[in-house]
Amino acid sequence: MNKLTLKDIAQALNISITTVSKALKDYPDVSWSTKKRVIEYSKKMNFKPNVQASYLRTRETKILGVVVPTLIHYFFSNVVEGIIQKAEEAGYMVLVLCADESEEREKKLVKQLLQQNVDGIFISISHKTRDISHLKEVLENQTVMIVFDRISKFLKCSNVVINDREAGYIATKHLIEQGCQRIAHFRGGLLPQIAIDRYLGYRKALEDHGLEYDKLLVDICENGSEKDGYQSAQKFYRAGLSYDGLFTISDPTAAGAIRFLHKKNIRVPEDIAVVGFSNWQLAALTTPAISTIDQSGFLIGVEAMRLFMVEMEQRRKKEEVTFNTSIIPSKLIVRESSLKKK
Amino acid sequence: MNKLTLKDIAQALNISITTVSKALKDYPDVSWSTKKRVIEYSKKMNFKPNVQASYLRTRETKILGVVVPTLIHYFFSNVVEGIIQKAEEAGYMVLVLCADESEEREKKLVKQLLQQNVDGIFISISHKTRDISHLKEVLENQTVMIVFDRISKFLKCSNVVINDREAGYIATKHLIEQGCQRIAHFRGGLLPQIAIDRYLGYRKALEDHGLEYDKLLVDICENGSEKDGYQSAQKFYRAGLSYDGLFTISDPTAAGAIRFLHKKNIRVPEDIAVVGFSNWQLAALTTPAISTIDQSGFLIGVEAMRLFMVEMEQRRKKEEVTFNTSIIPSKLIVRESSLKKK
DNA sequence: CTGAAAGCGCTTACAG
DNA sequence: CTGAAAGCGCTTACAG
Repeated sequence: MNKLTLKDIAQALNISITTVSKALKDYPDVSWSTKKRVIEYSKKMNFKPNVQASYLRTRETKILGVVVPTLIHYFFSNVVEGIIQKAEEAGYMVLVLCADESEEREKKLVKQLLQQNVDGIFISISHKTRDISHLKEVLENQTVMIVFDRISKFLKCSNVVINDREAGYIATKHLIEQGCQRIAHFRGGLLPQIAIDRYLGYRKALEDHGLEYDKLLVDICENGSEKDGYQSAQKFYRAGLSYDGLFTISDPTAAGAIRFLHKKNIRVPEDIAVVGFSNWQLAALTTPAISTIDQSGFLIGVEAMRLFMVEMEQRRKKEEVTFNTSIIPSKLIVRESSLKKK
Repeated sequence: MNKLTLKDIAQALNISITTVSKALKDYPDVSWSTKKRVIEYSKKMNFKPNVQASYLRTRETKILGVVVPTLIHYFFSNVVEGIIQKAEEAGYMVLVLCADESEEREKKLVKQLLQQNVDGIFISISHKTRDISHLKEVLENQTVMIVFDRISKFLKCSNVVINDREAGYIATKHLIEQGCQRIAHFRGGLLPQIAIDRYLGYRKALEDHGLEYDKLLVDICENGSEKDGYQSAQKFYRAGLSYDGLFTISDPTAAGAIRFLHKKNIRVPEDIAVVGFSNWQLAALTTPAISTIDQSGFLIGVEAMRLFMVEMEQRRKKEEVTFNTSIIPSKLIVRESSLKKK
């Protein structure tokens, strides 16, 4: 069974291709009876217009591209699902690509998306990316781009972010309110903006509450993994550092630290209260359940898609395009790992 | 800056469009010097051939579609990432769609993929899907389809599956070897094949080891969620059922059951040994860490993509297309929740 | 209200 | 080795 084309329909109904095309697109200058015939026949024959051919004229592919570091990650899979869900409602499909924290792959993937003529690109920039010429090319190419979570100040486009500094502040403040006096921080790498912001929030909270900042109490967990957390806790233990509160860059990091502390019979939260970050699914299921900061990846995806639609609408109307930075609120979720007082 | 076309290059170099096209595709009947000029100029000008226009002639979009119930799921995000990674190596991009366990949406999404003229469709059929006419349409349409994890016997195409029956057997056998005599099973719904198979493996293991099957010890956890597990454990507790082993349909279900048991001061594994399923990330991080069955979603994705490439190759060579069913091995991972003897 | 015709950007059988 | 021409399936400005 070969695919049906406008031509086939025109022949079958003895009218022109033009009329068939117009009828299907509900042009006002086609008679009601003709429209009806065309539409009924098309439906009966299960006609599917060829999207690639349409593109040649309309320049809209109705395809979006999203580039994330990885999908195997609670936060990012949520963002992507948020985008996919809203995209579907708006009649778009989404190409998903994983850059795996590699600048080189990110560049290659963005080029592929441009070549595919996607209508929009959603990206969370790899932590290792230094040169952003590939992203500037997207903008020069007039393709809508929405950057989320890991953004760059040097791109004129809309962004969706979490207020990581505030989140770091809230997490630390909570530990202080629980009575912690010496609060450690297992931070992310030195370069990612999110790691910097959470760290700055941590410092600000200490300062605002009259606690001294001790740089010995800060360690770097480059990958934010469970292993990282375990090792940092081990390192502190061997160094004989004493602390009664811990704020970590991620929930797995918190879980790793807790695993080490348990091994040494250090009680959580009694001896050390712990707050993680991101509200991974595992945070609610560990013992003790991990207090954390919830950043809804899903809402980020939804908001990113909304900003995309706004920009498309402005372009359609030939209005001036305005860029927005949406801040998705994050909130503290208190569980067992940080609850010192009853 | 408008997009460069073959025509622009032809004009710039004073040759025909035909020759430019051939030169770029490395046809043998173009002189070396011409080829060189064309290739150098194209590179300099950052020429990107229009894929939609090519499609009109070649009928290959180099786009694949994958339909999963949801991305926010450790197993499925792994499968999708496996597909994406191998697809990238082979020069394909992947449209990802979430059917959310709805038959209606699954039908709609598959139609969209066909309309987009994707070169292949990867799907894990929704648990709620009864009518598979939309999938038969894919095959009639001559589009390659690979079904994974949740397959249907009524589709003539390649499949990638886990041997769930064997996996259920292994999990149960392990509990028996740990000395359990009354082993409960929190199974999935009655319809999904994977739930049936794991259940049958459970029964077979009991039978092979001379343990009596007691249907009171089997409860249904329709969603395989943490809450389901908690509630089933609660139900058994209230019913006064005694058991010393538990095999659950998923790791969250196991985590939920353990949470309830802890609340009642029933020790895991000493009083009740527990084995979950799927090796979710959380399984390694709970206390006690959950013994489980590892089914590598990533490998399923990789294998699905390999089968796709095989079928494409057969079609290209006009060979007869052979359908395969690949079985990805699953393995038991023993952690604390099931380790009775030291 | 209807339709002939041009054109989107590419590929390829064919002629020279 | 090179190129004119047809055609993939659609859209739309234009003529009638």
